[in-house]
Amino acid sequence: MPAKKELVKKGKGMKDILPEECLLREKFVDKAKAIAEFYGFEPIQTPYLEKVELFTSAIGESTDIVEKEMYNLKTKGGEKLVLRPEGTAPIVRAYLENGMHTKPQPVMLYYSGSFFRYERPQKGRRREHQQFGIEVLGEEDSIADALVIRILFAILEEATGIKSFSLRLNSVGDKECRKNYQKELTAYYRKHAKSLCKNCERRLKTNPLRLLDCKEEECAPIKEDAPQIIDYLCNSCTNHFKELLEILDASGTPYYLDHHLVRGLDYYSRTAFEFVSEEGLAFGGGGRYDPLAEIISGKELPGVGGSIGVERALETKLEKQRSESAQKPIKVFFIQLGTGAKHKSLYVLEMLRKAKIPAKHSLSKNSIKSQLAIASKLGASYTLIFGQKEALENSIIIRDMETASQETVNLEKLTDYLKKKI
RNA sequence: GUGACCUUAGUUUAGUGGUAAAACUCCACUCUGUGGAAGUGGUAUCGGGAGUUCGAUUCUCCUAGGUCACCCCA
Repeated sequence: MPAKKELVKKGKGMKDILPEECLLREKFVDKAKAIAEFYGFEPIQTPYLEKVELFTSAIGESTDIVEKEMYNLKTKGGEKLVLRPEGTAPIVRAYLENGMHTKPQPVMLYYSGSFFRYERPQKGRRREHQQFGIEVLGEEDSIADALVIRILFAILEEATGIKSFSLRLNSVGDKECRKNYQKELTAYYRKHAKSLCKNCERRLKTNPLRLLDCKEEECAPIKEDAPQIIDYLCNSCTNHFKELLEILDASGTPYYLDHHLVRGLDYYSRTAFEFVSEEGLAFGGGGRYDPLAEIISGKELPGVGGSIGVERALETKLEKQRSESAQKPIKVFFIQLGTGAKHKSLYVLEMLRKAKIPAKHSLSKNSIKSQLAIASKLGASYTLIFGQKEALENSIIIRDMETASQETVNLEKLTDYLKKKI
């Protein structure tokens, strides 16, 4: 008996993605890619580790993400790195660092991969999560915003199996408009400070825009009458937003205006949007981030983008698949019998692979009974039985699992024969 | 970071202050030449640690993990 030892388990908030979910995710990303590529987007991959300063400057020192949700590490050389908590800042960094301004503008990129936040896990939220996102860099016109929204909308519609979701839309203005608005909002809320919930008392001091996010009933009436940012937008921001709405209308993309929608990160400007399920859970979102490039490099570069949280978007589909416990039946199962046949079995399987005939097998089993049992459990339509006799004769038995009839064919003719059958 | 609930075999669950049971799965054998079967066997120091007790899987505390909500966010 080996000594018992406690298994080292996975870290908090981490998840093993098992085969069925892996396949679902791969399919989703493939579809999403195809849609993005149709519209001229190209793939990009940025490192999972970035210098900490990229995020502290871009996202904002006083945001939760920077203050408490980053995975920090220090290299032996003393470099301070973090696991990327979001995707936009790295891509803007990559654009600037690789001189992509020399390419035809705008530069349109898509990405998919993991992001990390050190948070308490809960439903639809883990410490490592996957996003599929797109970014349009170097374009200020609202057609870019519409393009991003339209593509994400299409992905949610066509690749996720989500029945009903809604697109919520708002404009948070530029730096100037927002400054004015925030002033008004703060002044308004100060007047009602006594009747606010505890959270809102705090928000009033730390992050006034978030006041609009409060779900407490006691704050609802106050929220209802609060000044709306839309009334504080400057002319150019108003026009930008108006044009976006016109384009969305013309493209048949339903949305509704949500004056309470704000984004958490400092670098956002103008367009802000979110995709929300019936239950109110957001599984995607994004916005315009014209100030971002200037914050991290001093250069001006307008940009707009958005992303979809892969696990959230696939949750309903995964649950459905689980409840159906649908197992895809396989066509062909290969059975070997006896050492001579076993030794030659990889040769036969290679024949099948080259003929592009998918076949399962259980090479490590020896008894024909157990192999047949596995074949029928997997729902195989045909089994190929390859025993000592067949190995010597260069033949193989094809067994129809439904009718239990079988016939022997020459090994050379096997692939042609099978192709006709399936 | 705050709060609530949970943790017994691979899985889903029972159970008791005197060291555990079922179903399904998996593996092995019966059984190297023909399937969904059957039989037999195997798989748990009851998440980890400490305390109370003659004795703790059961009671208490701590810790870790899970689930959910808040904060925040995807």
